[in-house]
Amino acid sequence: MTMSAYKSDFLNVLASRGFIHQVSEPEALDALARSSRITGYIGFDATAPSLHVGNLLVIMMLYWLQQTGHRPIALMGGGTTRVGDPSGKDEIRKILTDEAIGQNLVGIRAVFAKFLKFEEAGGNGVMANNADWLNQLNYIDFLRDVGRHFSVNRMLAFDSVKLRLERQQELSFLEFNYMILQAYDFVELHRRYGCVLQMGASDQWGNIVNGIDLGRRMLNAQLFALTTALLTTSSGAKMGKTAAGAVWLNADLVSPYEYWQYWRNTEDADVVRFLKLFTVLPLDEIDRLAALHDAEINEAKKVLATEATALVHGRAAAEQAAATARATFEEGGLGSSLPTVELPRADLTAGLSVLAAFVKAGLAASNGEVRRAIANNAILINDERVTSEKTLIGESDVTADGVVKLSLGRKRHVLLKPI
RNA sequence: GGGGGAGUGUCCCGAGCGGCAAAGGGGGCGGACUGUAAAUCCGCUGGCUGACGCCUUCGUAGGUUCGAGUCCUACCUCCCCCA
Repeated sequence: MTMSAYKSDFLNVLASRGFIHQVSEPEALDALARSSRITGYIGFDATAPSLHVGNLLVIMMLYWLQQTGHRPIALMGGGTTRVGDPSGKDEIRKILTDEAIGQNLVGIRAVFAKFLKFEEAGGNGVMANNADWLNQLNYIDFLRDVGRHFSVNRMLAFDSVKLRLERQQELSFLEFNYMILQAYDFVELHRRYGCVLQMGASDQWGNIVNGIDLGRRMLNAQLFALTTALLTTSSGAKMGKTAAGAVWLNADLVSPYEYWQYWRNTEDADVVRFLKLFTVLPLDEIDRLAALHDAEINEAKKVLATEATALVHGRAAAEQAAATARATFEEGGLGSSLPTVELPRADLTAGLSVLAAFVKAGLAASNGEVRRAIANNAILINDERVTSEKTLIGESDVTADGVVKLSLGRKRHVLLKPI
């Protein structure tokens, strides 16, 4: 068990599991979290229809906030998404339509119920939306009440702005206002819920600190900031991107099986770190897994995959994904939750070309891609290597399980099911 | 308002004497080696085709030319300098 210098459960847990990058006034926050129930929030902009693995880190901080006896607020950026955060972006964000933002919010909200107990579930968690206050602001009033507290000189010095200017990239006035709106969110959440803590990824530090300043100036409130390091794998790649795109948290975008696979393929050097960050296993249990080396570390990876999947998709789906992986990789059989694509039986009786089959299964984008894969020895039907692109798949290829197993390489499998 | 520069394969960055499906990276995918790891090495990374070949692609729209990413014109977007 890693020790930390903190006395409050909340900061102690976050520190020992490796979440903390920066904290403003750590002693004061520690004392407050020890003596009282605090309220903290994280904002999520609705720029995509689902959150992804990259967002998971900060969601886990909200989780631990609640688990250690405090109150989490998940703030949906229904208002701020209409403006667009310039942090970490070289170019102007595409302006999303209000309809798109609304739809994205629906997809994003669903995830939080897995991690936080909201009021309807008997918990104290709060789901807020900054559109509720931002959309009604009166421009002149806002400038007089809030804008007067911001110094443009200082705003220009913030990284999110400075980097753009230095690189001579355009920064619109719209985006320039983002940090003011985010700062105002913090103040508004303090008014409404007594919120004293804003957390986020490290690139949010500047925006969060702005909120702290604004809170002191407008309400004479003492607010706090806590950030996590931006997450990369040990080899330096950004988290959450694969060939197919981002690793989304919503099951309709990335199935539990694929999600499990994502974690299963974690690099050795990341396993312990990820167990601490992305599972809720006790630290002494993680220490036990950390003792595994070489090939044995695969056991730790399976635990990581199953625990991480259980958090997002539920225990049952995680166990099923684990069972499917076992059947597919260790027993050479078929797993029930492998991705399955249905097709009319008539297509099969007529004889379906490998090219068409793999395109239909979504394993390749074009016939040419399948051809190249065949040339690379990467195409298998029912675990038999295909050497000719003229190969046809017919009724005789349907196994006793009623499916045809298509594989691209050793890892990517899809079942073709005639109906 | 005047002058100068830039926009390249829809993942990104980037080279490109008028013959270019377009150099080179990164990233990704596959193969070998392994442990569904990392590192390393090899291959692939516009569409259709068995193949010859055909089609689509270099900000947009026209033009010159046997032939244009490459030259000309207009337009759009961005950057810099001057006012």
